[in-house]
Amino acid sequence: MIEELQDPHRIFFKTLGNQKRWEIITLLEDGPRRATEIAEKLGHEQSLISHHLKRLLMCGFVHVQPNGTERVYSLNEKTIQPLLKMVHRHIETYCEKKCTECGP
Amino acid sequence: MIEELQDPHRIFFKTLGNQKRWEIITLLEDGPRRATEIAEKLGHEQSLISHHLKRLLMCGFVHVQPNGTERVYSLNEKTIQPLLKMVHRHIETYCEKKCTECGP
DNA sequence: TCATAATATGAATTTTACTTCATACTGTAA
DNA sequence: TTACAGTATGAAGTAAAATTCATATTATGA
Repeated sequence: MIEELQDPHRIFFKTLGNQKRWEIITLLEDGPRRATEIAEKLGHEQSLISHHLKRLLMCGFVHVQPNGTERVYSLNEKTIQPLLKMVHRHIETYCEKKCTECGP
Repeated sequence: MIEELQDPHRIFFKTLGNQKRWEIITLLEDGPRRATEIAEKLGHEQSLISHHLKRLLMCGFVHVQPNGTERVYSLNEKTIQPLLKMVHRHIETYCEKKCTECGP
């Protein structure tokens, strides 16, 4: 089903390597939220958030639950939680003095 | 040392979410390699690989060992190995039918 | 010390991803 | 059955990152 053509690993990391999507993930750590609510809390346009939510959804980082005309998004904690732990550990161990230089 | 300014998480994922850098990591899974060797095996310019190696190094994903005028790069397996496992598991579980749509 | 092989660097260009905008879709209640 | 709130979408514009190219650096052996 997945071809190397699209390289899911790359997409996995690219999806997470975006500021706004990271903000969404961080917000959803406090619990599920409606799309508009996310946009408001983060102070971004509704359509921008919608684009990013689509991407997060496609990559399986969030789930969605329709509720009338609303859509309630929640975090896929099974992936996100251990991933965050791993990232923290790596950064603490290897990046204390380096990462400030390692990218824009 | 690390400020939110630079957001190390984002950089972590951005660094990994790049095709060429992923190729380098994959190659280094077979063992340490000189910079030129990497460029040759991957069929890319020396300077391009050098730029990417710098980024991987800064983010702590590879180590380097000078050897005369050469520099031998090797994988930081402590981070990369468990990370790969986690990514594979996630993709298998959540992305079988989705990730082909989830990004360019 | 000079020449050379190996690698790194900076800046300009090219490519890719993000954002905005206008609009379309989808349920629901009046 | 229409009006509306909530959300999604595509395409155009904008911003950011990757690549190339020319050149610099560095260690080494003649």
